Amino acid sequence: MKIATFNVNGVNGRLPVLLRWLAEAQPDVVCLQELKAPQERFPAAAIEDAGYGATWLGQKSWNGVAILAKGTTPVPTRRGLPGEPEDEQSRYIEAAVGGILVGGLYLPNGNPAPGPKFDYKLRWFARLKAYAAGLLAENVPVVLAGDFNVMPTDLDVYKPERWRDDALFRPEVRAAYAELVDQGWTDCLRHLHPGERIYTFWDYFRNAYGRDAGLRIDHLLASPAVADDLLEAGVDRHVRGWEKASDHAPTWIRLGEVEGSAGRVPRR
DNA sequence: ATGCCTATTATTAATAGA
Repeated sequence: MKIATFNVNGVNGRLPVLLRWLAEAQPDVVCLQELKAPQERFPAAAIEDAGYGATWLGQKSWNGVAILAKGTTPVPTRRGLPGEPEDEQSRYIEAAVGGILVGGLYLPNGNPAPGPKFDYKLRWFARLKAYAAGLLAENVPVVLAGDFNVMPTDLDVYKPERWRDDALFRPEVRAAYAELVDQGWTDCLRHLHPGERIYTFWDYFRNAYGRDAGLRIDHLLASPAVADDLLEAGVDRHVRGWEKASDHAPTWIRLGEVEGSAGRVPRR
């Protein structure tokens, strides 16, 4: 089973790129972020023609998240994170697919920092941590995948000094990410590739992709049962070089075979 | 310190992204 996350940066403007990548990569589950489309303008028909069922949470102009599943329809379990009822930004969606609970998220950018947007990012992170702790307590197989807008360590930034005061790299935000992971999650890409420079985002500015001036900000976190079945993890970085590309590249993990629809049977 | 580039929305300029 292959689970991917892809910040598409506009699901309609980027539809040819998305369909081309789906056909090539054949992921079983995809979390999309930055749909930049209201609920009624999600291209469900084109995605269904490509062989994927979908559940999505749109928003006019910005944000927006979706979960796609190959050959089936994801079973929705949640829209939005608890903890701030007045929050109207579409940044979290969750569904059950193939015996795994998949949470797709788009964490706030938070710039400029300090300021109200940074405060919102920290509050959103706190809500995510509270909710994620509850998921772990339920002992179900879970993957939290998305654009976390955090570079966890210096290894995840082409030039750390340049980013020290940025909302994606400030100590508070890195601490929040570390605390989340320390609940018992596995950062799949880093776990399978320790010490390796891995980027998932390259700015449109200054030929960032050509210079490989990238950031690792798209992450897949696995609960313990899922982590036990982790086989592979990678970034489809060539997609960033395509015509009309998103500034993010698809990031994915491959898991061992799911043993039946009730869930996975742990190895050992 | 700022713009660069790219998108959306609404009217050619503003806002957001990271």
